[in-house]
Amino acid sequence: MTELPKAYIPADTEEKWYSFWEELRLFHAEPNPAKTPYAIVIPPPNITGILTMGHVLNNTIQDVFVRWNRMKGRETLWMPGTDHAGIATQNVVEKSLSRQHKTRHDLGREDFLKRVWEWKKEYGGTIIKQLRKLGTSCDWERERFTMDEGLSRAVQEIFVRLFEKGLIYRGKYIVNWCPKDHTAISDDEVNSIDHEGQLYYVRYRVTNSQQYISVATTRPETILGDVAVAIHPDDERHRHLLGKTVILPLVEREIPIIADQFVDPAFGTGIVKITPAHDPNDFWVGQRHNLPQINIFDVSAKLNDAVPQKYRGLDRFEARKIILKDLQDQNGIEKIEKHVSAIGHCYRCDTMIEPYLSDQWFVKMKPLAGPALRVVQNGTVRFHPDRWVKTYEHWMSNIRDWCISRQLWWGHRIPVWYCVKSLTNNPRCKDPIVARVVPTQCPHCGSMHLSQDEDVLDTWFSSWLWPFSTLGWPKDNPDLRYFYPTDALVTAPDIIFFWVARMIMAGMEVMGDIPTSKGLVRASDSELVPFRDVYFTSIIRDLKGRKMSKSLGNSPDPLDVISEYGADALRFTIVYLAPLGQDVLYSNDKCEMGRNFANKVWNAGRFLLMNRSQLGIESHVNMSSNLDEQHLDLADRWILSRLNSTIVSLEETLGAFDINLAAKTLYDFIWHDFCDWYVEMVKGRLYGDDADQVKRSVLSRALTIFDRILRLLHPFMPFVTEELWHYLETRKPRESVMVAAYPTPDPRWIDETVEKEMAFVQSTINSVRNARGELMVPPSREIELILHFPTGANGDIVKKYQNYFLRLARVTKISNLTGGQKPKHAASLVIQGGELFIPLEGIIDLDAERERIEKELSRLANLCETTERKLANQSFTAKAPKEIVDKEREKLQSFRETIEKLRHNLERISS
RNA sequence: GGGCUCUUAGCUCAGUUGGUUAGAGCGCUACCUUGACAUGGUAGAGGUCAUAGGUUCGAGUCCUAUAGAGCCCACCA
Repeated sequence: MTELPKAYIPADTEEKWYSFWEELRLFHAEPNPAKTPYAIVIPPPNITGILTMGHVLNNTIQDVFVRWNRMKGRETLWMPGTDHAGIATQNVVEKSLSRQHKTRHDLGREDFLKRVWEWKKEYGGTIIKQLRKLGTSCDWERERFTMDEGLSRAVQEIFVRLFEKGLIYRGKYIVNWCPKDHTAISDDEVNSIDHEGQLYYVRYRVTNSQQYISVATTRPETILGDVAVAIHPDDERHRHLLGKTVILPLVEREIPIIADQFVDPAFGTGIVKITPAHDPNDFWVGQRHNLPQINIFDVSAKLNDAVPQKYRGLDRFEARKIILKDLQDQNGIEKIEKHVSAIGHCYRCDTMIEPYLSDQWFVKMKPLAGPALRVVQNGTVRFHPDRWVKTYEHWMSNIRDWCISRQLWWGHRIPVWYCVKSLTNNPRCKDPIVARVVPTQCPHCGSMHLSQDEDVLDTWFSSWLWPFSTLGWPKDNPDLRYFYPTDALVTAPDIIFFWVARMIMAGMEVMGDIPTSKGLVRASDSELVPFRDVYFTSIIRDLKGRKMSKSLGNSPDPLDVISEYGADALRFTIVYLAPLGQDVLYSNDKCEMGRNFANKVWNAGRFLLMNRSQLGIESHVNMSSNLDEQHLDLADRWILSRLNSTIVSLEETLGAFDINLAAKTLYDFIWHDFCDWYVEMVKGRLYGDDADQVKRSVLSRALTIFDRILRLLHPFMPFVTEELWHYLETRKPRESVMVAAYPTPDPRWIDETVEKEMAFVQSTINSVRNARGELMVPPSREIELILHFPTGANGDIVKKYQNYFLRLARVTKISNLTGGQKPKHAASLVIQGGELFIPLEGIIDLDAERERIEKELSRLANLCETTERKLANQSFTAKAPKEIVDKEREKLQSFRETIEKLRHNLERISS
């Protein structure tokens, strides 16, 4: 065999094995009745996106579950794909157009879309390429895109279905308008940010009088669109105003004073201006009172022709300044107060959103929310951590209709057509034509002149179908029957409403008529839901606790991290750092932990392989399990016990989505049990006097255990494990650890007695090492141990395993105390069941030894005291369980014995 | 305004249903290039578990309040 490099070099393996896996089509899944399916759909990244640390965490977690289940023998599908990201993508392409001093309107809709598709072809796959570097085992043969043909059909289908059920409607409402993107966005796409502004008290003159009333507003520029002022109906202070009118300043329009419950008498002056076209509250007040709606803005939030000449064309912030000045000039402002209010911002471009009156399409959400709320409350869909259930419940119970139309070009065109003659002919021609296939004529007047709705659908209107549209819905087909419902969804909690909730709603709504793999039509909640478990990942922050963001420049490029530390290192570190449901503070140098661990595993393998070639063991010998041999010694039995309890605990933690605990469990087992102790113990036997045949059997066993380790670790660190596994399995060059069976626990090997015995050996060795360190005995100095175990048992253990003590405690000789005379010039150690002496004639500093013993004595005295106090408490002995009390008694006993021995030793060296 | 989360070693964090002497990684100190690994080994220093009450034989863990940090939701202009 070739020599393994001294350190693990990730770059040498990652590319190689990823291609190998793809070549063998190991990522690919097909319906297989003989196996249980396991499926995860990827949260489709935006085609405009580049890989972030958030993606790394999210996709590593998915890959761990996917690889784990695949190795456990399930037919495992990880469905990948990308999202067309309406606004984001359109913005990117428009930006590149603007460099040529062009707008999308210069190109026209068709040409512009052609451009976007070209852009997508060129750059849209970037993030997918990056994901592969991470080692994600997605079924790339199935990669989907939210605007590919199949998914577009799904979007059309659900639109038509919901429309036919009366759940989709069109209307003129106040929506959140982004003046930069020139489109409506949904309520969820608005970020409220507290804004320190002013509250202006503006004077309105009561018609035909010299009386003024004062109206408080944060947005004086909207005065131009006022159609009334309102008071609370029970507000005694202002009741006399009812029925009167006021003259709108600057505009000199006469508007009524009305009463409405919505007014808060305690705010401002208790009188509020009503601007139905530019405030959601005012909109509904206007509806109740049949008020006109005066839209004063254009799509860019610049004042339009509805306002006096001098203000036209001003943008809203400019207008505010000028209007304030004009008001002040005519003494129209009573006072100005500081005021903090929450102002909505576009989640894409951060522009202040403008409440804007326009024709939009909406989905009625209440009917969809019911079933979706139920399946989370009854546990059909489980959230991890489950506290998100509360958040979900709150949102679902207060859900509002979803504005799904967007005034963009890039997206799914709304499948609605209008008869061009709608205004002149049959009044029914006004009805929109909603159809699955492009209609050729108006069903009412037969006109061939139809035009399609100009708008496209919200991007989320395609993502909410993702778990089944990627499997071929609406067409009934084997994939959909077999893989739906999927198993886990792994996503960031910030899209719980955008995406998670809506997917559950969509699944519950449309999957009822698709048969299951058993042929039955889906009826129960558990067959309808899109997934059973939702894992909400941590949010990755920088060391100062700030969210990673492009603008802060605190977002490391995962590809740089991969090339510096390796994909395995990054994967392991991020998973190890990110506890379920808690944010994580990350910096690149933390990946040293993962890198060091990969290197540790590498070198453990390197050690075993070097010895294998030295002992001339054929590579294929080691995999035949030779665990049943009679001649297992402490190290073997112990590591097997530890291995099997590790497997048990991995099953538990991964099963409970405690993935970082699983990572810790593996880390501790591999590093501290396997490397620190077991391998060191194996050395003793490999370099001892045993016959080669014995050594071969020892090493084969070690290799077998190492094989199990590689399998256990593979879901977390796929590359280094695959590389090492192939060194082990040279006979099977076309096989892969990624489809090797995941080890199952064998409880017969979990042996408490062995673990206890080993614990004694470890603590005894530790004591010797400790004494050596504290007494400053140089490593070069050879020491011996003199045992004094009057009662036998533990002394026998030391003798039985003396070869381990020789090596691990760096001792040259072990003998029994003879003649009852304890050596004076020696370090003394009190251990369970006896004492050890380390003769250090000529080297021991008796003062140092005294100090060491005294320190130990005082520590024990403290322990002794607390234990005594506990046991003296009668309610403790009476009420605590017997085992606990007994344990305390044993402790006390052992503390006392130790103290006594330590005192003797202290006297001895002091005399 | 409502809801949620967090506060444990210098730093970043574990700690399952309350029960041995509260752990890890990094950093720090000392020693070690001992035939896998200095991306390493051995030993060590370092904690009144935010604060105050309460429940309990027993609280880092459960309850209440307080302080601080953060997040989400909400149409008081």
